Amino acid sequence: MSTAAVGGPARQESLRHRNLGLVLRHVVDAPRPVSRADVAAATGLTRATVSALVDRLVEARLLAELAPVAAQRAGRPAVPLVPSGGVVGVGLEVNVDYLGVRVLDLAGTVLAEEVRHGDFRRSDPADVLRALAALERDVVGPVRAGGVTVAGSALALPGLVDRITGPLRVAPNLGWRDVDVLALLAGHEASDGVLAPWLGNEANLAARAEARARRETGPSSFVYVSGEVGIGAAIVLDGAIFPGRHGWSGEIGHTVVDLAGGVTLESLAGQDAILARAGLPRESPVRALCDAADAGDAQVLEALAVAGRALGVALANVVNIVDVEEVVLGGTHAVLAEHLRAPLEDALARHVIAAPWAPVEVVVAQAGAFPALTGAALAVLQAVVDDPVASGVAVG
Amino acid sequence: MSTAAVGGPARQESLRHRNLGLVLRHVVDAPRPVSRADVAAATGLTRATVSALVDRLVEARLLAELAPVAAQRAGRPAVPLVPSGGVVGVGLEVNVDYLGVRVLDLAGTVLAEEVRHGDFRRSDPADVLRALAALERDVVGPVRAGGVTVAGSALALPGLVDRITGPLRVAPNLGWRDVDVLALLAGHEASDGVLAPWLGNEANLAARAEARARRETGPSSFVYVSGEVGIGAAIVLDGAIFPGRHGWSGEIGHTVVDLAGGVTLESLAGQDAILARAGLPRESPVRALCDAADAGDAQVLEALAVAGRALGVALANVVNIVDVEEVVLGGTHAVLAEHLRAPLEDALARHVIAAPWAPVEVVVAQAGAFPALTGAALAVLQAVVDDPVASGVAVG
DNA sequence: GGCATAAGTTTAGCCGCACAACAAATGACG
DNA sequence: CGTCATTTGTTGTGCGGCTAAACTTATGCC
Repeated sequence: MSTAAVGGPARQESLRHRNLGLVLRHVVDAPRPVSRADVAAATGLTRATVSALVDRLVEARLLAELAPVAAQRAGRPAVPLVPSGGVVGVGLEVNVDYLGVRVLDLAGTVLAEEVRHGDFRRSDPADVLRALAALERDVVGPVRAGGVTVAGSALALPGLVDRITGPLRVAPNLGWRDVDVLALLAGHEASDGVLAPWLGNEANLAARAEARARRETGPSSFVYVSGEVGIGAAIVLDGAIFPGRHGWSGEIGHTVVDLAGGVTLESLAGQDAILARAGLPRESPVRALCDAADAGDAQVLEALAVAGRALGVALANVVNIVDVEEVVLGGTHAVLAEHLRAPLEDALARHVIAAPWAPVEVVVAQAGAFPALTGAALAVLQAVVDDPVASGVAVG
Repeated sequence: MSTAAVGGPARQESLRHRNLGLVLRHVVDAPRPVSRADVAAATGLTRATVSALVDRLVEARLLAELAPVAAQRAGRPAVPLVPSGGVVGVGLEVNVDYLGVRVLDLAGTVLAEEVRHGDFRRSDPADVLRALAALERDVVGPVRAGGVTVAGSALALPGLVDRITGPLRVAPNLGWRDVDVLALLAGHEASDGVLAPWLGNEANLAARAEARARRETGPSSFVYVSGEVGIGAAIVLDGAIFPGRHGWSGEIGHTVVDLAGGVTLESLAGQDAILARAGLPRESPVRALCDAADAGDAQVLEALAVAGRALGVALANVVNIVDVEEVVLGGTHAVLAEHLRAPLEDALARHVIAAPWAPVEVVVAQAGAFPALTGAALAVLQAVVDDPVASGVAVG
């Protein structure tokens, strides 16, 4: 989902493109405003070069200068640079029980958002996508009227999406199969003049938001578990999403954890499965499981133990295969985290072959509500940061 | 294991480094000699630039010019360029029942090799590495005396090696644990003036050889299964090895395929396990299994069916997690391929969620004998190709 | 022997970065 | 209050590396 050109010949332009991205990334990733001199010191470029690059980025409205504020030391005061609000990315999502739109600027600030709840199991793709297109118009319209540039949009879907622009192959919990999402969307918003959105898997995009949220706090190679109605996962390595060949990585829901019975992970650790085994009605909120477990309900505790062990074995397989350092629990599994932790950590310690030298940490997601919406918007913004020129925002 | 610098600022030099690599890669990867003009057309660089770059590569003895041969058309005849034999990589391997050294030049030609058989289960690391160092001296010495430049060496080990230079954590089938391989090797060959070898996992390096062997024939994203005494695997994406965070990816041998019993893949599909279940003595060659299966021995067929099904389920998990297109069977599993194929393909078709749109092919490895030796040498050579300057072979 | 064709080289020009000198804006200090 | 040290940002100057276009070299064809 990244646009960094790696194949072709390197021309003079390439230098500039790369260094524009380098400088922009530095300012965007910094926790506080930085000066041109700071960027120069951190990147290894000279102040002169950084100045020239920053000037272009400011002109492209990707960066903005704040008023110089006198530091507490000698020397000319620095001009603080911040990501400008002039360029935004739009995140879209269709999921089983809601659809939403979220607009983020380069600083990661939410400029506008709207989430509409509903039940989209066995829904008609055309209807749902029409509603999404309308919602996007409502949310993005006012932002655009404010004069900002929309760099693009990305749509998160709970299923197999063929890399970036291809069709949606299957979304089991929506009941969708072989849907040409882009064609349906284009029919409804062609007049808008907006670029077609990129398409991505919900877990992959949510993991992107999580990677950003965890940027400061620790190692950024982890498996992100997205427990919604199904169980998805995504692999993050050094802060970058690992998409796989077609963009279909991380499909752990159908992992077989019991050879004899052909039992899958989802049938032991999926939301519906846990509720059923716990003897609670299918419509119960996940919190009900926690409450019953805290109250000591034996059947519920047993269901959670089974789920935790199954999840642990499946995740141990993942860690053995891709070698990451952490497991991040998101979605419903984040809510249940403290009740799943013991069997999960036990299974990881037992079955991960590298555990004695690199223990696998289990942590709870911290990307906030609807992380896939944030991640989708971030995917667009990351493409801008990676190569501001190729993404069409900055001038050569 | 690649040396392509991606973090820092792009200077003028970076252009040259990158384009040197681009040109060199093109000549090395081409199936037949190519001209400067061919390279220019293929890379998008101008003939002038390619000429300047090629001149440097020839001077560094990475490329060589052949005598111009008149083509069957008008125009000045082209000067054919080929990878020179002037720079070589050395592959080393210690495995359960042999150790070896192989010397490859950039064209992939084996210039020298030696494999010494033995039984290294529960061996003393110091003894074995002393023998390896001696073998390396014997094999590499004459080559070096011929005037070629040794770009470096890499050592394949059947265990967990901490990325590139770290210690060997554990090699179960050698009985080694927390061995500082580099220190032991340095003690025996310091006088040689050779660079310390890179260290790598046997399956990962064998997969590298396989990726090169399959370069022409098809898609180059696959799981490589390395069935020796244990079962290792490696993931290849677009021709590049996927090492994981510490270099420990692909450890599928301990995949749990039966939750209730905690049964691992190795105990169902490992060489020793299949022989035991088939009722054959532990020392039997793998061919004996094929012969017995062809003769219709029911117990042997059953053992192979069990192994194939277990392997299929484990590999389906891998494919679901990392999304690759093919399964390549290497080592002992290559020999057994035709007897494992049916249950394997069945399990893959059943459990890989993306199978309806992208069926997973099962193919047999074609990298030849001792692929890890080849792969280790290729790892060194690939670093040279990726950045001839950084690897110290070409001049600025 | 001219002519078309293609490979490789030479020359001029431009782009982008480093380097160094310089201008600008502040705190420290007598 | 003035000078100096200090740091930021800008302005030339030079050089490396690529492109573009003209030129040279070497062949086949008529």
